[in-house]
Amino acid sequence: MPKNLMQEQYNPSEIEARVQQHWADNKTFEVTEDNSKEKFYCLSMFPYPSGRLHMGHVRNYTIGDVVSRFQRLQGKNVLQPIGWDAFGLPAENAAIKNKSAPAPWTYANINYMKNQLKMLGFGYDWSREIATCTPEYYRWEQWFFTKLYDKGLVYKKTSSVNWCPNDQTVLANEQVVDGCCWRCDTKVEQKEIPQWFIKITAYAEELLNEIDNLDGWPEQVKAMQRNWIGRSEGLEMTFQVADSNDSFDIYTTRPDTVMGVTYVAIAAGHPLALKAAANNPALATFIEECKQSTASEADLATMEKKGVATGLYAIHPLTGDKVPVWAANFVLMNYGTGAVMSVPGHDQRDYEFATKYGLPIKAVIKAVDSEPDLSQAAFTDKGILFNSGEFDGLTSEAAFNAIADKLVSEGKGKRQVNFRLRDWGVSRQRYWGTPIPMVTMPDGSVIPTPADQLPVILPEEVVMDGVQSPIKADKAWAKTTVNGQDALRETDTFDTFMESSWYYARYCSPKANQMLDTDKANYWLPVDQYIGGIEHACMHLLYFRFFHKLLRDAGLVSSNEPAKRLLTQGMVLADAFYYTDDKGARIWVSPLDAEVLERDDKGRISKAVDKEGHELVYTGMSKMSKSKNNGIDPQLMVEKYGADTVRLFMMFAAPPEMTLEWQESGVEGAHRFIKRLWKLASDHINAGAVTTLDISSLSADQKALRRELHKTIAKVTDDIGRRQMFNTAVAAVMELMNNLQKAPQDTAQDRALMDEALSAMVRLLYPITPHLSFSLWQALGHADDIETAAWPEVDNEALVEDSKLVVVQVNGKLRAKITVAADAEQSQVEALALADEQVQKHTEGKTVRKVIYVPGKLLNIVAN
RNA sequence: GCCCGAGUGGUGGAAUCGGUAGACACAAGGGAUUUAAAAUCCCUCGCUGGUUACAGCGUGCCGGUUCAAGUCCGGCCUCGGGUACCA
Repeated sequence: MPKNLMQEQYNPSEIEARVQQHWADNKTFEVTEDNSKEKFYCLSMFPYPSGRLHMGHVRNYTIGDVVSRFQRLQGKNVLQPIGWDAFGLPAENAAIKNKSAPAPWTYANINYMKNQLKMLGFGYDWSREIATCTPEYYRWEQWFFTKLYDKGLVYKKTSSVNWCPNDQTVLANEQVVDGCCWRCDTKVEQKEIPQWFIKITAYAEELLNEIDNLDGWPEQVKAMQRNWIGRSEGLEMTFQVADSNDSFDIYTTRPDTVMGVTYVAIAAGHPLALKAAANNPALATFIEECKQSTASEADLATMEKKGVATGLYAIHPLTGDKVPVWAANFVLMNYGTGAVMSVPGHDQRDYEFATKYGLPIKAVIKAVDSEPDLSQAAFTDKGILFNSGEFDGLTSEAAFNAIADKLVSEGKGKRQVNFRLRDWGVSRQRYWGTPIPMVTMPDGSVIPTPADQLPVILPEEVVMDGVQSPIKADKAWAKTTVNGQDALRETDTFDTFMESSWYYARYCSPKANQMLDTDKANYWLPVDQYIGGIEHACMHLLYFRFFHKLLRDAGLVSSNEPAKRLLTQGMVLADAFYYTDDKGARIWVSPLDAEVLERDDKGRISKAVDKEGHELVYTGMSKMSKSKNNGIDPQLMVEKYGADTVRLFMMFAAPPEMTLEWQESGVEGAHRFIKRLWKLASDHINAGAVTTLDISSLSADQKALRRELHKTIAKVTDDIGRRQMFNTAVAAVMELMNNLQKAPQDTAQDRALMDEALSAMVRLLYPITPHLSFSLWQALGHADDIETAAWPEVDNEALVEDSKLVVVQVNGKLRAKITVAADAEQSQVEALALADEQVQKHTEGKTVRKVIYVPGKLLNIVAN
């Protein structure tokens, strides 16, 4: 094969610019539907255009690019699109800070980050790029929402938000710090306002059941989704209020403990509590206090549990006894029925509450052999009923049915399946989002914006000079005409999870003058490989699955699930250093500016200084963040080492699902490897033409080297394709190269073997270091681009070994290693093992009781 | 609080289905080359004892199952992700 003489010096910036230009000129990664090939749709979660790429992006998109390029060399028609999740809170914060508008900030960021993505060499089909903040995108979201409304899957109800009374604005949970507004430190309140909801609970059962079919999803994510949906079977039962016509419902998954109910707890906002508060000042005060708590589940679960007696009593539905009704801060009006039964003997939270307020505790469940000790804690296990009248002696399971049957027959309860999952609140009282396409008519009715008036355009030329949404501030914006009548537009916008719930489908026909081109969508979907952060396990990935089912039920796609395989990548960490200034404040110094002066005898950093000579405190590795000033700019690294080195280090440093520690010395190691490979290839190529490999004439050493080569091909193929352990794929190639470097190049067959190895290695590395591989492939004399080459094939003949290494253990401890013929029988291996000096030493004076043999691998002699 | 993960040499990690713990790298130490440095190449490198051979110990902690446990089971500890308006 003719070779092209190569430069001996590896020059990444020159190579990468040239190869990237080649891809752009040839539109290498633009694809269309092609039924002659197997399709492969590889999708990485699209970025929020925050300003610059961070290492988390680089990791996510490198993984996606590795999978895409690997699949391409498998001969598949690979779609790898990219776009921008362009609506969101940070654009508003930037706009308020700069007294400008979110749109230009967003578009400038997109422009900048797009160039950064190109610089990293990702093989995207840029003709399909979408930005969710454009009317061409969000109009179809608006249209689809009105269709969901028509189907009865959308409704409006009041729901609480975090409200800053000083700024007169709604705050995101993130903007509430220790119960106060992050801008003005005012105590945040809960405020009830009307909001739009989508009925995800109508799909709860299907979303749960189909988790079982998601074979390509990590068990971790599936477990989290199952728990998030939280299906439970229980009993809903009605309590009458004593001396009144009022009643309320509760739900329990433990009907077997009903005989142990000693009080009930209702939400502070429950209608009965509000009614009772009229002549109970302590209760009224408590209800006011409860309005000042936050809405987050973590806060609710960890806050001090408090309550006040309402003065009301409820009738126990089985015993007819009167039990007190308490208002409690841990019962929420928005969840379930807003009331719970309390069994302090068998529920720990109820136990603590009862102990705190001196409420009675009654034991009704015991273990088989003993009554529970309730002096310290509740007995929460299931068991046998006692103190329970006619139900005494039943198991918890039997009592569940007996008690449920009795209450159902008396009309006091019904069996019910409940879900933890709540309907999806999609209203946001913010500007930079998709306007919700609903209008209020003069008669007060609320209807969808008619299709011919879509899209409802979000004005981009606004000034954010305060916290209020410009489309709320501008009273004229809402005014419109529907069906010849004056109408008012909804001024809330959608949750940005709406846009990210269907972008994967829009990529199939990004410019279609309809939501989706169904034929194209059905060609590409479902996504074959989806890649993104584990932090999206429950919310985004559940909305994503939900939307796919909505699209299916609207006849727009034919599959049931949006993605076959999911990979969740870990975070990127870096060293963090600080010094303390004169005022005692910690000044965080970028790891790039920290010079390590000393390491202790174990090699750990013990002394470091910054450029001004401040002595630094080293705090170890933590997540790259602004607050610790330890973010590493990918662009700087690409400029310094080249994209291939950055990509190689990213893939080598850790398996994709684990956190990755950014270490510049490791990046240098990756760079060194590439330079060594470059030199090996250029020495080989510059030595001139190569003869054909003649397998039958190879020496034993040459055969051994060729076996290493083909074992490496098999391993890398499996590591990238099946296991997605890119780090061990890289390690295998490094190992092969160490062997190749030592191989003699004296004969024509030595050189022919080197040629086979280099040609394979360049393709094995192509997914990870595409620019390098592109160049070396050309230099090795191939006329066509590497993108049209086939993945190297394993020669099974080359893998055959005539002898094997068997480890010999005595009582499970390694004592010897013996080499045996590949087809040796157990008896032969045993005889060889027992003849070994070390084995004899450890079996001396003992009787062999048992021998375990794992063929060709291990022999364990059990002796005593 | 609850749900889901992770924890292995000085460091990142490997060990794929219960079968050789530490592959591959980084750092460190020693050497070669060099006027010198960088770069490159070679050697050592879990801990303890021992000149070596080798022996004992060793995968966050405690206990268990097994011929055999980093891997399985029970109980903890620490760190991380999520917790419904950050994306």
